Amino acid sequence: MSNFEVLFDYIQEISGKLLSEDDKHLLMAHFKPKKLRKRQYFLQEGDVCKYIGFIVKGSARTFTVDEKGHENVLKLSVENWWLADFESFYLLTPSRFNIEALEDLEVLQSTNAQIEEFLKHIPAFSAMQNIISQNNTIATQKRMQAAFSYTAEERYEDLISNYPHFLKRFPQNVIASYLGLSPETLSRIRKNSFK
Amino acid sequence: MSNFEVLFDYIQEISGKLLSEDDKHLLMAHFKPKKLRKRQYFLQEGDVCKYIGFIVKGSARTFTVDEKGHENVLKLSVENWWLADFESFYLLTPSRFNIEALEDLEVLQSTNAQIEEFLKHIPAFSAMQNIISQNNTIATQKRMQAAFSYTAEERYEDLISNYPHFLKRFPQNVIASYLGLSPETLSRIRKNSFK
DNA sequence: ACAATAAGTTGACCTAAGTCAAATGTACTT
DNA sequence: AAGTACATTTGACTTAGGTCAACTTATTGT
Repeated sequence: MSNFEVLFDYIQEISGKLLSEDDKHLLMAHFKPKKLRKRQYFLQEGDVCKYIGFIVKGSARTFTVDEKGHENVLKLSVENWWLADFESFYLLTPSRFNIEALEDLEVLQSTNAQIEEFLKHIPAFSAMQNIISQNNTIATQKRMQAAFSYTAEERYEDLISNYPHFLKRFPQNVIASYLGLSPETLSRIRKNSFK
Repeated sequence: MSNFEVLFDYIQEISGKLLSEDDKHLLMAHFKPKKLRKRQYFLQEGDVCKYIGFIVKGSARTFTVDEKGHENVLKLSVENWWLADFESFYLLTPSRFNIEALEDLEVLQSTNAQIEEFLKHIPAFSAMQNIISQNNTIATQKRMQAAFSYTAEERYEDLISNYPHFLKRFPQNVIASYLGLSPETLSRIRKNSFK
């Protein structure tokens, strides 16, 4: 299956609508394949996030670096997710985030201006956008609640049950940062949970 | 200014589009004014959030209650905000949240099915929805970052600079819970910051 | 295959924030 | 206006999780 077929399937499945041949040609004309090797940056702090990427293969982390050089992972992204700092992408302001490939990464990328065109002309695309933003609203609300009202251990258990594959796929220090923990603390939690 | 005029102004301003007379009639036919007194619930845990409300006057808090009876404020909402548990509202599942009026509250409310109609027939309404979900994505991302990488004191300073009116308007224990702090800790932070 | 670099573990210690309890202050209700 | 129910403050104490450092185990690049 080609990269574009992955994208088409995704749009059709999420939106519940079919893409016409014209729709597909429009998408193929304006999404550009891009490959990044592990450790390469999709976005660097201070730059404007000019592209949004649809992940066909691989994974990435979105993180900030605070004054003390402490890295803070906000998001982990895998296949069939969109990759961008949406604040920077929508508002065209410099980003406070870095987005780095955790594994070799293949994306299909496009610009803000192009996305506006897709939304105007492709019904399945705008239906998709609505559903994604609903899902996003829901997911972030859950994560907020978890951050505030769960203990470190509960957040880890929660991750295990919701995204078990994350644990296999990402290094433990990345998972720790994603959970808002130091690597040492996560190491200890794991040790205890084997009893 | 009538309640509906507040809503019309809001939609037009956010969307950057004008509402036709027909649009306005459609909205007036399907948004129902509703008043709640302070302490009354807009939504109770376990119920499906059947209505979305546009706040014309007053304020509300969205919170959960954990096993220990500990309340956890996730959102504070004031005039010109939408009030709902979007997860429950979109998916029609029972809500894990409570929404309670903090001050006497006037909303214009409508149902999921009606909102779908508005989105279909009123261009300004769907433009508004897109912009709101963009803003929402951005705001939640910021709040997530604050929750993970700021200290209690920094989160309080942040609130002061972003929403100074919240401090005047809401009781301190509500603010504390919103910041993910015990009331005692917030009291101490405030004491220290007067030096 | 072998340094070299990074990731994970473990122990000792520290600190921010939570908990409990008592005292004071404020605001609804009748 | 008095009385009851909340809010806030303060102090004493506890605890979850962070920090620093030493060590072990994996990855990575040449």
